[in-house]
Amino acid sequence: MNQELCERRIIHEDRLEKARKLMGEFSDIEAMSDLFKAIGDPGRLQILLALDAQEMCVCDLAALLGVSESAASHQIRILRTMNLVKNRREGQVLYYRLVDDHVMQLARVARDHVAELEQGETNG
Amino acid sequence: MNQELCERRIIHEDRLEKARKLMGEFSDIEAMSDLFKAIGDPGRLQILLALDAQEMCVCDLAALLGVSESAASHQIRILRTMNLVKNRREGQVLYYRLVDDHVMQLARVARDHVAELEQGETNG
DNA sequence: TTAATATATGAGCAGATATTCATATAACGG
DNA sequence: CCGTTATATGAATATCTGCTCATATATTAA
Repeated sequence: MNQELCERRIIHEDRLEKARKLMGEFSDIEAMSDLFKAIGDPGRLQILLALDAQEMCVCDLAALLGVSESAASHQIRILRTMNLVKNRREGQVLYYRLVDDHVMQLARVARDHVAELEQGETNG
Repeated sequence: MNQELCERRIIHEDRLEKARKLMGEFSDIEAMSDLFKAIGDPGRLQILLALDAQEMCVCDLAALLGVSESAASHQIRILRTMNLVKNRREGQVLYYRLVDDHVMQLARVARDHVAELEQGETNG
C-alpha cells in the first residue's frame, strides 16, 4: 500500500523542512479543510449567504434552494456540526442564523478571487 | 423526482425575496463553492500552505504529503485548474507557487475560526 | 390523549472524488 | 537519435457525499 513514494529522490530537503515547520503555524489542517469542505457546496454556501441577511427556517431555505426540506435539513446539519450556524426555536419553527462573521469574510475573499479571474479572462 | 418541494408552505415569503436579492451580490456561487471545494481537502490545503513559504516541485510536495507523485500531480492539477497555483519550469523541474494572496487570506480566516471554536470548547 | 406541523436523522442508492496503475509528454544527456 | 528524469493524464477502482424515503422527535392545538 505505502509504496516507496518519492523519498528516494527528494530534490529540496531544505524546502521540505521549511514547509513542515510552517505547517506548525496552521496546526489543525484537518479542521480547516473540513471548514472549507462544508462551504464548498453551492447549496450550503447559498444557505450561509442567505443567513447573513436574516434568520430563516428550514422550509424557507429549502424553497430558496429548490430542494426538499429533508435535503435542506441534512445540509444545515453539516453547517451546524461545523459550528457555522446556530438556531433559535420559536414554537415549532427553528430559525437559523450565522454563528459569527467568519463565513462572510471567507465569502468576500472568494468573491474577489473569482471576480479577478473572470476579469483576467475577459481582458487577457 | 422533483416532488412538490416546500412551496406549499413557505412561511416567510419576504425573507425569501430578500435572500434572493442578496444572491445577486454573490452572483457566481458555483465558482465560489468550487474554490472552497478545491481548498476543502487536507492534502490540497497543505500544498497551498507550503507554497506560501516558497516554490516547490511535485516531488517535494509528494514527499511532504506522503503520497505518490502521481497523486500529488492530480491534486495540483485541481489547484491549477482553479487558478490557485501556477508554475515555472527550470529544466525538467516545474516549480509551483501561489497565484496570489487570496488563499492565504482564506487560510487565516479559517485558522481563526477553528481556533475560536477550540477555545470555546476548552473554556465552555 | 390524538392529530398536525416543523424539523431531524438513519439507511440505502446514485453520483462525485481520490488514488493507483499504466502511459504520454517534455526536457536533458549522451 | 535513444535513454533518463520530472511531470501529466486517462482509466479503473474504492471511497465519500448528497439525495430520497421512511421514520423519529418536538411543539402546538384540540
